[in-house]
Amino acid sequence: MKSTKLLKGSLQTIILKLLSENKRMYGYEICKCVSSLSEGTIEITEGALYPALHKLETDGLLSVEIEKIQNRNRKYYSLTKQGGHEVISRLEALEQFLSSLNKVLNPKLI
Amino acid sequence: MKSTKLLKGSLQTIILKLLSENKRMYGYEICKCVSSLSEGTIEITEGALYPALHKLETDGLLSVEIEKIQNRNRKYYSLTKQGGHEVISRLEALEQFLSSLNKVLNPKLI
DNA sequence: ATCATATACCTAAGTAAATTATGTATATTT
DNA sequence: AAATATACATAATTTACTTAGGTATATGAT
Repeated sequence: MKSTKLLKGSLQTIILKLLSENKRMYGYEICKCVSSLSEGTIEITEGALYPALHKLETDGLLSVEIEKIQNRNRKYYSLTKQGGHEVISRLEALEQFLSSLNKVLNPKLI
Repeated sequence: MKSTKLLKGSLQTIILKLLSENKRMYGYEICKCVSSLSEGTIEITEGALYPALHKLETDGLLSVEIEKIQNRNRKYYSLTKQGGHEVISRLEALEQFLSSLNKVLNPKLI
């Protein structure tokens, strides 16, 4: 079962987290990485990914360098200093939310 | 920290799950219940809740009965038969997604 | 008595973040 | 030669929220 339509808003956090571990990545690589890590259950569509990358760059969280590899252009993205701070707070916010969601869906029977 | 902007897509599942446990609830009660279970960290806005309830009713997952309590109208919602099936599959889909998300964000270091 | 808060419902306008459907171009595999 | 993979992109649409407003009754506080 492919997971789409679930938890809109987590894509940016996923991108930031992957970049916090890999120094630099390009878009196509991010798609493949997420697919691989999730064992094929989360497929990021390119129509979602590229606008998200542009948004994060516009917001000052990512910087970009273009490189020509085997005659094809790649755009390598890296976290900016601000992006490095942001990834921490977004991960915290996500964990907090997931914890709260869990309390609502699986309340302790006291 | 209030969790907003992280909730997209899970609201309907939350409503269905609460109704699978409580037989019948009214909108205002659902808001308070989520706030209470999440210890104030998830606040469902009425602007999100009521349209969501109407959608679930239109989709045949909820049925409604109006009752006048202390001179005020309440709309009690219950799961339909279809809603009872749907809540199971939505919870499964959500669990699956959360598991996949966890694999992406916290990969096993093998 | 009056005012604020709580209860209980609602909708409209705007926004964010996806999906779906295309498009371009090169490299590699069959 | 054709199909698939790599690598980027955008436009139109849809979904699901937020924000901001509205109506109305009941209750608690000053």
